[in-house]
Amino acid sequence: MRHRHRHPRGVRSRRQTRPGHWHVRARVERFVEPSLLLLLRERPLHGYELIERLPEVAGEGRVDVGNLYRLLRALEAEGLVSSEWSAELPGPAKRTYELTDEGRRLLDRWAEALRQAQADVQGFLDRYDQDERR
Amino acid sequence: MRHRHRHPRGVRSRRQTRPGHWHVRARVERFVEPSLLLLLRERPLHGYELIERLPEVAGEGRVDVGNLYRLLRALEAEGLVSSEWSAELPGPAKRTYELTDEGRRLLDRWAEALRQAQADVQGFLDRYDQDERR
DNA sequence: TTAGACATATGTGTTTGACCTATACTGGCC
DNA sequence: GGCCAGTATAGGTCAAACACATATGTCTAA
Repeated sequence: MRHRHRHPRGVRSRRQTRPGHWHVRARVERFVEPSLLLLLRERPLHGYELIERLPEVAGEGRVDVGNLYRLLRALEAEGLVSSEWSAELPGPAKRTYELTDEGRRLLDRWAEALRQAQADVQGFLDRYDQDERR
Repeated sequence: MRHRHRHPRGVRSRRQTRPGHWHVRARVERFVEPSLLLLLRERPLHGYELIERLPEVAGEGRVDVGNLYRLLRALEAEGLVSSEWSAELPGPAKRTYELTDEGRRLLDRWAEALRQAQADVQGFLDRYDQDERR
């Protein structure tokens, strides 16, 4: 792939878009990973299907397509999913992914970790609500 | 500050520590920021006190001290907190931070965003529990 | 025959967080 | 008076995660 030099990208500071307006997004780190595993637990899917369905579990505006395919291959390299080209299906070549036992175990651990995160955030929100009068 | 070259850091792959054992931590991105704002809403504090109290709201094992002081100064540069050296207090020089109105508004937006995140994760967990039999 | 949806992929910059080192003041102990 | 541990703030550096951009091929319907 060829690339030419580009001009410096739009300079918005770390999280400020325009003065006095910050971009606040509270997201769970690497949430797409467990989301993919969860979708694949239900049935094997190929990448493009995963992209379409991801918002159902991971919320809106989460996925960068390029990173998603990269992640899928990383998961495969780690033995969490397996894949094969599906020649039978019509249309362009699709790689269909399936969850492995290892992947299933990791999903379970993610679920556990996510419950913990829920608890932490709940603690925050309780404390926030407690003194909202201030 | 002087630094010599160090050898490449401990090579653990992206998330794998030892074969078949992954490090799973579900955390909200930049959760320390709202945590600091929340603590400062309650009363002005200096950095070291914030470090001590942070686990109360942000959960265990979250804070890197260096990053925390950096973050505090970033927040100040953005007008979300203000600070001054507290000469009166005994011991080493302390910089006491206070929440600004702007910071208070940002905290409110964080709370909102965190509730949304709670909902997203809850959606995930519901779907996870739904078919746990698989 | 071509435009657009489908499908997979790579290149690369930016942000966040982990880990490490540096510095200085204070109080208690020997 | 020298040393050490605890208090307090801060900078350097790097890798992972994420955002943004581009490349490339197939197939269908107009």
